[in-house]
Amino acid sequence: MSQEPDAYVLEDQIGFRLRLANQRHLEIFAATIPDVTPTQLATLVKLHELGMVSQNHLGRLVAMDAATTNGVVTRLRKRGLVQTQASTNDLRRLEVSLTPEGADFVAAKMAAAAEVTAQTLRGLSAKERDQLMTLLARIAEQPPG
Amino acid sequence: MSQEPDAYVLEDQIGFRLRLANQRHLEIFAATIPDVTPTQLATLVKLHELGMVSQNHLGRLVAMDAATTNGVVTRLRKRGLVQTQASTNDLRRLEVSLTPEGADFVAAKMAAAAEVTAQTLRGLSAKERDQLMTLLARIAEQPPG
DNA sequence: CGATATTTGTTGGTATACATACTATTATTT
DNA sequence: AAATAATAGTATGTATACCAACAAATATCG
Repeated sequence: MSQEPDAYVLEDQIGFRLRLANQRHLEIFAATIPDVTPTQLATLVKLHELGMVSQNHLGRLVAMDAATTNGVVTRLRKRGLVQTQASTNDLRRLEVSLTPEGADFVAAKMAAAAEVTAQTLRGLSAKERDQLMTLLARIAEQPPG
Repeated sequence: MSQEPDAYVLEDQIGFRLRLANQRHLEIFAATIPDVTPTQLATLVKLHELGMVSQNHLGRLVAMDAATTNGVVTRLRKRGLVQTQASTNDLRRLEVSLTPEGADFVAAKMAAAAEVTAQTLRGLSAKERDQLMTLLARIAEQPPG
């Protein structure tokens, strides 16, 4: 009648729950900001914050690897939201920055982006939101090994 | 000197933190169980629990859409961990089940799978783990709208 | 019963996401 | 200064993950 105390229940694993929570978040994001992906908006927001950044550095700030960053920047460039230019100091570097259209886009989506977070967390009290954010950060910051 | 009270800080958005926490978890998973992906193991565990399930139903249980499920099952079948057969009751259905090799595989990986969860949560107290799991579930279960 | 709707599975397309391998360029070390 | 390291970016391949469109089979409804 009772379950094994150390049974492996898929639904109780942190990875499964992270995936479900993320699915819910992506659903809210897509419904609120359908014209861009979370990764793309994160990239645009970072550029809005910093101005001109090299492509790999930008990727690190948004937590994407170099290959992923390449794809994201390429797509944003094709949509005219971002522009790239070779660095004069370091010939390896590709400097990325917002176009005027990209800057307008970010400005126009800021409120909606905040709303996505609010919607995702709307079932939680202020204290619970803080707890969740803190606990997630502690998982992420945990050193490997 | 002080920041705008409602500034949109990328690093403080729930979506960004979920993504980072998930990255850390995937890193631990890949280091602990390199021969299969989290989604594949989840699928195998579900089959181990239920025996024979139709492909779409299986996908629902593991929280994958039909197209994703198709790919996962195909890959597991090609590796000999899973087998499929047409249903006799319902000709639309494809019944999926573990092969003997698949059953052995799941049995052999159970402890490691539990270890992945433990490793991911290792910086948190027992109480904090419960809190995190509960808060993630509440985000995921939140009804759309 | 017959028309309609739903469900199941497949296919094609797009977008992360990561590994690996590779070139070009810059830094570091000897 | 020359050899070696490290870094930046690109390209390829694999694996989720989701959407939309489609065909076949089953359910439901008038």
